[in-house]
Amino acid sequence: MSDAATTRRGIPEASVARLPGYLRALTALAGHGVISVSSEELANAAGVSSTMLRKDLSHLGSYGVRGVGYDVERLAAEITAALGLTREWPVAIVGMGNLGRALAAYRGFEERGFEVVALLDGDPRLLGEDVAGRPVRPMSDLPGLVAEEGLAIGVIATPSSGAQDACDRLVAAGVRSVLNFAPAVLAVPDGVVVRNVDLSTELQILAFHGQRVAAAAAATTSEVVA
Amino acid sequence: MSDAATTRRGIPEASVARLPGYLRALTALAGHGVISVSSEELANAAGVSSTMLRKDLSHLGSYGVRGVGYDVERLAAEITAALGLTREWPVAIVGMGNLGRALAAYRGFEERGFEVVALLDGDPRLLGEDVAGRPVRPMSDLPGLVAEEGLAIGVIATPSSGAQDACDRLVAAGVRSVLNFAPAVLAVPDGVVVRNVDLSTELQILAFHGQRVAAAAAATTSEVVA
DNA sequence: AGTTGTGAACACGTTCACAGCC
DNA sequence: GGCTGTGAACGTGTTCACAACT
Repeated sequence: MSDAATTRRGIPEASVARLPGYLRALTALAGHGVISVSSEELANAAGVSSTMLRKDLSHLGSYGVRGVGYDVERLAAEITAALGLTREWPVAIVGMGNLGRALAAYRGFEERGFEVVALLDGDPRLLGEDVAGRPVRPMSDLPGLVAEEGLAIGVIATPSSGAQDACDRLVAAGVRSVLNFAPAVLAVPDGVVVRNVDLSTELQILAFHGQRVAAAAAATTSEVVA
Repeated sequence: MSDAATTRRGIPEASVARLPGYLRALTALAGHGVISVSSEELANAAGVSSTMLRKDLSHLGSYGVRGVGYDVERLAAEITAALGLTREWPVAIVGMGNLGRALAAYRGFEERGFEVVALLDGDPRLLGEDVAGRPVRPMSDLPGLVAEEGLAIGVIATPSSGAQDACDRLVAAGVRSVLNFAPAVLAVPDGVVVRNVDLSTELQILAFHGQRVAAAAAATTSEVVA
């Protein structure tokens, strides 16, 4: 047990971030009836190099067969276990604006082992409103959701002005994992993990790259002119 | 000019990814009437260390004053230029499901220099439907959007089954930057930049961390028991 | 005195090259 | 023969320590 625990503790963050991609590829392969897969094939399906895939998998343990490859079902089960997806994870979405409503209507959560147990908003005017078949509930319901439903993950879809407050209330209620869609930096105590997803940031990074190709094209043109 | 181009080319990817955060923090400071800021203060606002902030900014040039700090407006202008945000970037959103509609209704694009020039869907039944004040247009409009509107960035919000096709059509029309929300690995030719944003992946990474704290708590308990 | 800018040291992540095994 | 698993080499990214400057 200490061996497995040590191994698990030791998975590098960068590897963990790729495991969901491998799991997705394996699930697709299993759906097509594929029984066994080589690191080269699986790596292609997941968009990484086969060396990196094997290095990542080596952190989980030794589940391949040399000269043959990996058993699809087995490897999917091992990754599922490593990610902690053998149980359902209750999720609450905070902030019922456009984005929050879209997330509430998204069917992908349940498919992958996450259960949306509540939709919350701090605005009393929205309370009780029906969103995707669920009522909007007040922030004061949070402690009860943690105690009774085992709420573990909070999704923040508020405007950036309300994000820190939403986060503080999630943390105060006992939530340790937060997915933040608001363009704001959240301060949290040690032991709480925040992941940020920001649309504008992504577009700005793409703008940087777009500008690079525009600049390169302009340089080529002026060289031709010169 | 070659000096600026060389400098610009040399910005590490990790730094580029943080520049939008600095810009956001600077914009907030400017809005509060702040004229000058130290690396320590700005770093706190952006959620990074002051050393990292200074190292990142050093890739852009030397815009601070030793013993004093940075001029807020000036630095914001420099980062804006480095990211290529001195021009507007036309964006098209492909896929008018829940997520696509939420993105279409999102007001944050325009605020940050991106203009949504078209909403597209491959399903003929949606054509012409009004979404957030704009008509849904067919994929065949793409070449014209690139030629006439300068469309540069494509946002893919289709189901994963349609993502590669949507991407292929964007690339064929001349789009070089793609923001992909579909849980799929996109194959693109050299010179095309794809950034992926996947909800399920993020939640699964959080599940991994949530499981770690659960496992640690269990270990502590059994130690106490033992 | 105070703060920036940066070379050097360090840590982390990826790729290479090949030993180990079926 | 073929494919996995992994130590070593390499490269990128972060932090340290301090020189440079106002």
